[in-house]
Amino acid sequence: MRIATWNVNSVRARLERLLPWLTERQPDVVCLQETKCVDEMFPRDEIEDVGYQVALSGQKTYNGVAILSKKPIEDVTLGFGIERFDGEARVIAATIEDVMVLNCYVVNGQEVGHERYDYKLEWLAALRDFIVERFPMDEKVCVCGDFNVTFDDKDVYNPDRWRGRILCSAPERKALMGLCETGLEDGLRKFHPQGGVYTWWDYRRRGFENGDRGLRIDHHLLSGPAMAACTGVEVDREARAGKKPSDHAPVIATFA
DNA sequence: ATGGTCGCGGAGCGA
Repeated sequence: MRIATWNVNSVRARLERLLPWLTERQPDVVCLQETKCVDEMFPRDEIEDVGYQVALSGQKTYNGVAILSKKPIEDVTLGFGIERFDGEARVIAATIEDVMVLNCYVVNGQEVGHERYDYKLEWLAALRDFIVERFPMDEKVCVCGDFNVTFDDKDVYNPDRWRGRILCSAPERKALMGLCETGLEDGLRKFHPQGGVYTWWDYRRRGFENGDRGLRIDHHLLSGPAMAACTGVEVDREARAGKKPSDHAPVIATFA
């Protein structure tokens, strides 16, 4: 089984990249973030026509998450079940075969010290509680998505420039490590311990085209049984190149 | 170089 995570930055704007990518790569499960549309506007028919079932938590203009799967999607839940956080469509969980999947679009946080930065840290604490309550670590668990946090400087093309800033601040990294303390492990890092592997490049400074100036903020966090079955985690850089790409590349985890 | 480019929605905000 292969499970991909991809922040598509609008599923409708990205459909001409998403559909051929699904057809060529044939991942079993795809966790999408920033779909940016209500459920009625989601291109469900087009995606079903290339062989995927769809589970959705949509929202107008901002946020929005979805799970696409070739196999039946069971036990779908939306949000944390906490009113304070569930007004933004950032969380969808489901079980596919023997894998419990949790797809997250973590709050960006704007900048360190901003109101949204504090909200981001609270949101990550709520995510940790949700994982502890709902995801038994003796099962195959895959918590993936856009976490909007780097683990450490190995995930940053220019650590000096980013030191202490949003996506790289110590409190954010502590919160990301806190998720792992529930029994999860950074899947990609196990296969790329040297770092320097990125998943997001800023449109503005043409970070992808100009010298691979990226950050790794999209992750697969895997339970022990999931990690034991995992044979690789790779970034699909081809999907970030070419015409009308998302600013994020997909990340694909393969399981035996 | 505190800039720059996207997407949404139809101006300015979020990323």
